[in-house]
Amino acid sequence: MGRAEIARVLSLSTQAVSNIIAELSEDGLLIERGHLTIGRGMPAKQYALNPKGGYAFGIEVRPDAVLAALLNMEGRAVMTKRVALKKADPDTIVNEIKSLYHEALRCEAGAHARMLGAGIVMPGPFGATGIVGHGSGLEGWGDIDTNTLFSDALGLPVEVSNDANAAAMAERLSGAAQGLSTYAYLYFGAGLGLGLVSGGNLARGAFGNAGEIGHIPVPGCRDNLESALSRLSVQEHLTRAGKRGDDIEALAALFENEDKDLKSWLVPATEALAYAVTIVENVFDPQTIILGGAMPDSILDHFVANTPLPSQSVSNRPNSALPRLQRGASGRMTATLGAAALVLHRTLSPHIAHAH
Amino acid sequence: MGRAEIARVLSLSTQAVSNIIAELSEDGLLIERGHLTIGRGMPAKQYALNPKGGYAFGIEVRPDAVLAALLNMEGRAVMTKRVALKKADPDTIVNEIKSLYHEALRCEAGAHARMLGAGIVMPGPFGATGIVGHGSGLEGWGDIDTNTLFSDALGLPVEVSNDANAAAMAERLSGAAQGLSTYAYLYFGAGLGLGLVSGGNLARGAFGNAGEIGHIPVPGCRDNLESALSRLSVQEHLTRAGKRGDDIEALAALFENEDKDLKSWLVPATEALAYAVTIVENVFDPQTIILGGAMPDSILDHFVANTPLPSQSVSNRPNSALPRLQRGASGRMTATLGAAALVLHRTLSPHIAHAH
DNA sequence: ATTGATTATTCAAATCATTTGAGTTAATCC
DNA sequence: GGATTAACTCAAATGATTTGAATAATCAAT
Repeated sequence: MGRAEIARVLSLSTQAVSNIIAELSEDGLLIERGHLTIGRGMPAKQYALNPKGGYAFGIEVRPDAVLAALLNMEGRAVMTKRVALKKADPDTIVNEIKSLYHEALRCEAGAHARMLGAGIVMPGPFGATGIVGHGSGLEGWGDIDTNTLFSDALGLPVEVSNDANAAAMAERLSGAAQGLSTYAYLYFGAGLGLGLVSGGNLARGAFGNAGEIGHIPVPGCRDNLESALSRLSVQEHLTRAGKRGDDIEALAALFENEDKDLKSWLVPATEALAYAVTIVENVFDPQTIILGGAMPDSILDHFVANTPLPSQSVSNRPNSALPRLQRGASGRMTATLGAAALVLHRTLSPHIAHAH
Repeated sequence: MGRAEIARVLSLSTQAVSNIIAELSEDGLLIERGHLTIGRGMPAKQYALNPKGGYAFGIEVRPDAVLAALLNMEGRAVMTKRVALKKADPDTIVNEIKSLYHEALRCEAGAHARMLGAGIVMPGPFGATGIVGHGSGLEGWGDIDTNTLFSDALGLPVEVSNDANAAAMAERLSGAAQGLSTYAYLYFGAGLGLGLVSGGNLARGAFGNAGEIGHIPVPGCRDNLESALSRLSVQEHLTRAGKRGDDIEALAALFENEDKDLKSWLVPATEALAYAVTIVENVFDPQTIILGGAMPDSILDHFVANTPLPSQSVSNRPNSALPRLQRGASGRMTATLGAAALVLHRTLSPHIAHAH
């Protein structure tokens, strides 16, 4: 944008914008992008964020692996890596993360001086400081203040979050949710997660556990939503049929071949998804629901095309510009990229700082 | 608070606070409250909001009545009134509201000059501008921009919202949610509503329809939540038994007498409530869930005491200072007072203004 | 009773982001 | 080729806030 346009959008004087631009340019956060002529008048010098003006490091901690990504200011991945692990105790994880961080810094000259922070995705549930209770799959993390642990290890400010929240923010930075302020993101991880963005901000819940929609029991049957609709559920279903579905490529191949065992999982999964959509639409009234995570595009597209959306919903709006359900980012790195996106979001979004 | 204490909390200099206090006192928004001595040092002159420094007008529009309330800056009701109606078309409503507004102004000298705005509670569902679709019980409101209609009629800035959201904000202003930033409010209106407050702000949804939890179908049976858990449902249940339960006092009397027909409604209602709590806790992870609305205290207390809370929930926190479920404001005026509370919240809460 | 420590407050001057007003530059329109 | 339009810069003014020095009112120790 040019100075005058920025001034109009922000309700500032052009002079103020000039001053601020001078300061940001000085700091290397902006780059010039030539002059834009529209009709009469002096052509406006265009400015954009300098992609190399800042970097965010994203980490995903899982019981069997650690994933890392380095994002530049534009939100593009400069480096990604996955390391398989045998143990996932805090010491092992912290050492692995340190080494991944240094590897990332070596990939990109100048990143060290411009590192904005680290985003960390972990399985919940979270307590006041760290992980509490069971079900996370991570052992030995009970009494640990994860925030302090990671920020001390990396020497960076960190944001800890769950996979669905992170993926939702990534989608806003560069994806289907660009420009949206109120939307929901249904995330296929091991279970089924939900990221809620309201007014441009994540609704994390009191302890960061918002969005555990997979845990909701389906009354009548004795199961919960994620027992029908998750990576774990499709994996178990295929294992019972003597097939393997433990990675995204395998699932994509089965779907491609119209595998009948995968199909027999898809039918009840689609029903469960319809119910999840009903809950999200009625409780949250989003502009749209985005489907993403550790699934192949083809299966996500199948869900988008075949989920029977409830007609008795406040989201059933005629003439809406947005689809009620759409596909977002998919693949193995979704949550990891989202972890770094949390940092970019914190950096780029205006917010009221809570002093302490 | 005193100047120095305010300065510490806000991370401002005491001088800045002094300047601001001088300005606010000049405008009549503050009152002095004597001097507070704590140990050594000069006693601090105490300041508080002047209750007469501002007023908010709240209106609740229903198919059969209009309710109004005038709140002072402290959140206390200075005037409340209920007017029964035969018709609820826009003309009738606007005229009634105008006359109620002038009546309210006559109750409180100086209120006119210090009126901050009006909050309006209406049954949804809301579209881009006004009420859309059916189910609201209001006829003839289809193509009306409610915001403009009311703000033109009263000459005030207005906030339109649903009953549950309004009640949730009232609870924060003066009730069980004081000091909480992330909580949910289950509201008994005609149906069952949900107000979500996240980080101190209402999650209204893209079109203001967030919180229609009553519309969620209970899989298995063919009904939705509010067919088991709402004013309408208890009324119909009692009518079938040949009894009347169409106002709060009647319900309170039946509960007092341990009426067996009311009891036979309470059992499945409690089950439905347990399911609603499960959904809210897992999707939203609130600090607490507050139960309120158009029900007698005794029945709300019964729900709080007898609802089987799911143990498999992220909200099942040992050593939590807050109960998972508690009673909030109840009675006929809850949503009306909440409507006015929306205005006080907008006035008193720091937020980023979105220029236009 | 006196002195010193502690805390709250005011006064005056300095700072800094932003606005205002006047002038400059570079394009299109006629 | 002059009029018009829009973007931008320079210099001075504005206004909220901070800084630093001084004053006021209390408690605690002597």
